[in-house]
Amino acid sequence: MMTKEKIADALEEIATLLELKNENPFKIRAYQNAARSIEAFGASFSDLQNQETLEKIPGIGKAIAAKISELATTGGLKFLDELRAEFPSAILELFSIPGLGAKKIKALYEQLKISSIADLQAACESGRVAELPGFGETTQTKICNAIANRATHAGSFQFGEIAAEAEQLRSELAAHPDASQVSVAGSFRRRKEIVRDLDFIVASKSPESIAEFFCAHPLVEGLIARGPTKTSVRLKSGIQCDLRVVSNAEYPFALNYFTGSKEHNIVMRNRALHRGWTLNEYRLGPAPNIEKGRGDSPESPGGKRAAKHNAGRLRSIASTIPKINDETELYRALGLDFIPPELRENCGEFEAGENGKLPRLIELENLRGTFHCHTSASDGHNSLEEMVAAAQELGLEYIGIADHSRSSVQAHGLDAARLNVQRAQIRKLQSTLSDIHVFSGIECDILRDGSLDFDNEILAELDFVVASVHSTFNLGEAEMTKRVIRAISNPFVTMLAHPTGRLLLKREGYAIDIPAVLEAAAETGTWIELNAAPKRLDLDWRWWPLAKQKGVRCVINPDAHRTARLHDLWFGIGAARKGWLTKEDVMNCLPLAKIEAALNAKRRRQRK
DNA sequence: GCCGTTTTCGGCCCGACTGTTTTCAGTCG
Repeated sequence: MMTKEKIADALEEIATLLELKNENPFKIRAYQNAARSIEAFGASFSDLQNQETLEKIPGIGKAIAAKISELATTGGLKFLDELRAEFPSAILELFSIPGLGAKKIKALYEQLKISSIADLQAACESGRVAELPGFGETTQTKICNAIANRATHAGSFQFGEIAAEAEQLRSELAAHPDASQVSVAGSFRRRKEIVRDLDFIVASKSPESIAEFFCAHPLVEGLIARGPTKTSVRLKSGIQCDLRVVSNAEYPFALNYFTGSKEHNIVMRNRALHRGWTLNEYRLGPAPNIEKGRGDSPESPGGKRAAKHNAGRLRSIASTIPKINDETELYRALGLDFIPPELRENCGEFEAGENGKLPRLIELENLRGTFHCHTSASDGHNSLEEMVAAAQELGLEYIGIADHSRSSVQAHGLDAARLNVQRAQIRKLQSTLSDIHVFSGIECDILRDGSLDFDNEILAELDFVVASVHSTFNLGEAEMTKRVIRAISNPFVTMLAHPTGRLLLKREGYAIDIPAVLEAAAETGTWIELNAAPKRLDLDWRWWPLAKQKGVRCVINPDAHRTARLHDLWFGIGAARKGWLTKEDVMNCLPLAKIEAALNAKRRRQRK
């Protein structure tokens, strides 16, 4: 099954192989851009086969559209196979060594016949690498160390894995007497579900002392690079962490630049250029000499006249470069409302920011309650009472308990009798509580054929039902889609949990036609869960604009298996914000007085 | 290979750091 992730991987691989062939760098970038575009695109499987649809995606033209379509239709790509045949297959693993890029790998391959990490290690140990032109003793030692650390340091991190470390470093940097402004930038600030490194931006008059403090921090395992403005370290968790210290005046520009995304920054720079300015990580300045990089030849009289005319115009504009004190003023100067970091993916934020159409994104404080929490009755680690008390402590007005159903044997799923016992327990507990309401529900397995683990008579007794797939992940897309749609067509299913079943960095989601599921959810009035557990964040933020457009309601659930994990709601809020969601889109922003009617709406509607 | 508010040709973001050089290429973000 060809997914857009696999297609993006194939395009990346083409780019890498073209680099090894010393191809035109812009052609290489075109493949890399296309890979990113296809990943950001909310595509169904049939879209990936359709060349016309593909060509409408920015960054994808005729040639790449044809290749994607070939991949999606046939599962293979002749062009890629031919490229692969030109190099030993293991050579690609050399790119995972930091410091090695296409040029160096090519040199190693051509001069020392190195085509795998094992070859490279042997060559380093025998000292042959240091003898190559452009290499040296230091490089050779670094490669040796990189190979040794590869297993532990390679990689990506779930946002939730590194959030606590990032916050600790941020707050301790902020407490430093020489730091006037401090922020985490990068994909972390944009709340990406996967983070590869952490970027800290600090405004200070004494960069030396900040960098020193940073390097000596107890979370730091080792130094990677140290310069006057940029310092890179490796944290004990294995994540790379970059620090940039700038002046107060430079801070908004550095913060903006290093927050990204790269795609967002390119548009920002272009908007600056159109106003006669140039934007970089330090300042908004006058645009460089316009004759450079212009198509007109200086000899042609027309070109000269045009250039002269423009130079005059640009100078007069450039003289009015506005003073920028913070990011809001930077966006204002470029004709935009402030764009929240979560939206900076070049997925429509510029159009909205130009026209006052940016949504007021949901915030953690908007959540009034939550559903889909487990207790020790199934596979949770805390009792019903403990979970409810933890929810109370968070200030929630209501919590929905949804333990596993009987088919989830591995999770100690409840049968009808045990479910009855739990319902009685909840009633009893409720009679002792006044400031929180406990809803009694179930996380009901969707069986292979799309039927549910309990009869409607049992489901009807509950306040709500979460339906989820926990078994038989390997169905074809059509069958899986049919299965899930059948399940959510049941009038007693209130919401669909983690719609793709993915586990970030561990397991791909199962094959399922999300647009079709969203369509069915809108039709049946079924809520779609944004599972807030950082290993899931499912449904993915990229789908929510489409869901919203179809009128699908979101519910942000922690899927908490212990009290501490109720805090995962915060990760869910990050993903919801990336998905352009407002509090009006998310059901559990409703107060208790309104949520009960909302829970019953689907049952009532379908009874008519 | 993609793209277009002077262009269907000629651009394509650009600065920092490292290690190798002795003025710069490669890598990275």
